[in-house]
Amino acid sequence: MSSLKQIANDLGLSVASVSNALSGKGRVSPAVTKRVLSRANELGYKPNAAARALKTGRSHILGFVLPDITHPLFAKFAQGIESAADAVGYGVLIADSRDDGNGQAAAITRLVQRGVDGLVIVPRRGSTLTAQSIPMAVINSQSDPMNTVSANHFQGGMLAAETLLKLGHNHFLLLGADSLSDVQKERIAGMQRALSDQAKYKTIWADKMKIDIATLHDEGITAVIAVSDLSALNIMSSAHQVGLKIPEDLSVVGFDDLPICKVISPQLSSLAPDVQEIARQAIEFLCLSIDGAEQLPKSNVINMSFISRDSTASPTRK
Amino acid sequence: MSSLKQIANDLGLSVASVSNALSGKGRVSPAVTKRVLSRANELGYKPNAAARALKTGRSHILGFVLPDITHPLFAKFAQGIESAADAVGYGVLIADSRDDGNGQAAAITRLVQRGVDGLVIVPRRGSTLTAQSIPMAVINSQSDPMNTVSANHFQGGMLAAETLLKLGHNHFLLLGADSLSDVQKERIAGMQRALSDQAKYKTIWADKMKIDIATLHDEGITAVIAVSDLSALNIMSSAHQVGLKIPEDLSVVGFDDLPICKVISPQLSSLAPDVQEIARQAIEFLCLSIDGAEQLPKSNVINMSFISRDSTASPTRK
DNA sequence: TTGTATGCGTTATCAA
DNA sequence: TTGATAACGCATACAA
Repeated sequence: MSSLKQIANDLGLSVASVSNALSGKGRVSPAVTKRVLSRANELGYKPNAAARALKTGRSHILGFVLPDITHPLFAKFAQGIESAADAVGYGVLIADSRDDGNGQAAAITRLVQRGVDGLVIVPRRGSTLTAQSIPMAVINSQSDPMNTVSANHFQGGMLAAETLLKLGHNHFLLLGADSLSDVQKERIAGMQRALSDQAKYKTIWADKMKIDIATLHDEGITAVIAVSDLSALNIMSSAHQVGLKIPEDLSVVGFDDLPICKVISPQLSSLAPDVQEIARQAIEFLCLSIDGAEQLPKSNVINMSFISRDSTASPTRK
Repeated sequence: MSSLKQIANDLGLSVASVSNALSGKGRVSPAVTKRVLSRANELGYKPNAAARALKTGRSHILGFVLPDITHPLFAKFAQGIESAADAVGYGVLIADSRDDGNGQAAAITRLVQRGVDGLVIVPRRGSTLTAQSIPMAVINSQSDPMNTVSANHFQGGMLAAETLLKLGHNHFLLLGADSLSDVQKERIAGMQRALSDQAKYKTIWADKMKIDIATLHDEGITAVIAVSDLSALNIMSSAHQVGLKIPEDLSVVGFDDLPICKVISPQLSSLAPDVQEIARQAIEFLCLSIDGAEQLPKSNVINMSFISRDSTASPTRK
């Protein structure tokens, strides 16, 4: 590989001048700058990352810790984080904690040892994070005291419920999947807030109780708001199995606006988090923190938006 | 942060001895080794990654380039690669090329500049890779001359077809999604090979022609082998929409064994690639290549297995 | 404007 | 068995 020394030798200059010419920091004559630039170009010179990191103390690498990259929402975050980081000159090292508390802690220490400048963490549900020796940004939910930025799950829940209310529904199933998840609890709470005194509803956590969609429909339920697209998909296919039509007999909404929403039919309406913006803010926070900003932004929350597709409609009167 | 020098000063030793004691390479008295180890432990000493990388020329970081981490199959690979790499002491930097040819090339150069020791690449379909200056392993398909290791898509296609033949089906729909994908072409070719002279079949590429599952069923088709779980899911929901029962009226099989297979009902039968093994071999290849092995393993292909769930059954006679 | 010198933390060579 | 020292490639304070 070519190095500063290489260029300096070729041109009969000192490494310092070459370094200055390339960085534009020191004072170098235009003539020298030009020669250096052209030679660097010829050689395809790229600064050695390790040397720079050693000298400056910054690796320009971030670590991204997440519970399970196989989960489509986390994958979206990975994509967002990677592109936001790239935009400001950082690379990202991933660490899948495989949905395991020890895994999460181990992943963090591994990354720190690799010399990352900061960490973005999507914590495993129910886990508690201990403050680290390096800057970190947490993407979780409003109720997490460590939260840096996240979707506004509560508002998302409200918006879902309000949208269906406007369509004329007045008897709801609110469907949770994992009763330990703060994110899901906030979504459900938002739904309940919007619905209280406005409509009848029943909340069921699928991890605690079997759901029988046929009976629920017989009881008069015309709309299901599921806490994730995956549960929504699950309900949709069960409904199909027992002969219920969507959206004629049942409107269904999911959360997260995953790619599958568009591959199934009817296409699934969903609440979309602004992943790009969440990722951007997480990275911005991290950069500030790395650069030693005296005061950092407070925990922030980004509104979700309703993506209307074919799984929602006004209830058909009978 | 603590350093070798720190430990050396504390103990009145030279850095060299401390380094040797810690690495176990040089000859150091047991007494000194013991003192060094205990002091290092007290200080929580971790070697500085940048310094080590600078000195040794190895960053112990690999780059993983993939078309779209949002796609569930690629996410599975990301997980497999990360854990296989971790197992042999490598970290992995991700680069999502966002399904864009330029993006792919740019991602590769970015990673090289960051000083990765090698690259694992899942190429964008239809793209051609140029050999790089650093070791690389390619995960694609048998027909790619650069392929290092991949699933045996052809055998997977055959196995899918054979399994349904055994169930008694004799009229098939072979469903492709992207006619430019080598992977999909090989899967379809495998199906056709197994089916020729054994059964009737019709091959349709969904990117070229609209599919009307009701009519196809009327024509006598009782089984659909889709080239991916996503297309299978798509067909399943369309079938449900027109009142076809699965698996009574139609058996459906997908490919890749994605997590969604289990969230829908009926649960989807699928052909599973051995992602762990593919990832392991890719990493193994890369390690050999990085360590300068004189001869590297030839391109290899790993058989797929049939995961039987509820979407497949013997056809019901009428 | 340019060059010299030093150090970042580690490994490795060579003397002592 | 241990220690002094150089080198990896770069950035910077300082001298020329």
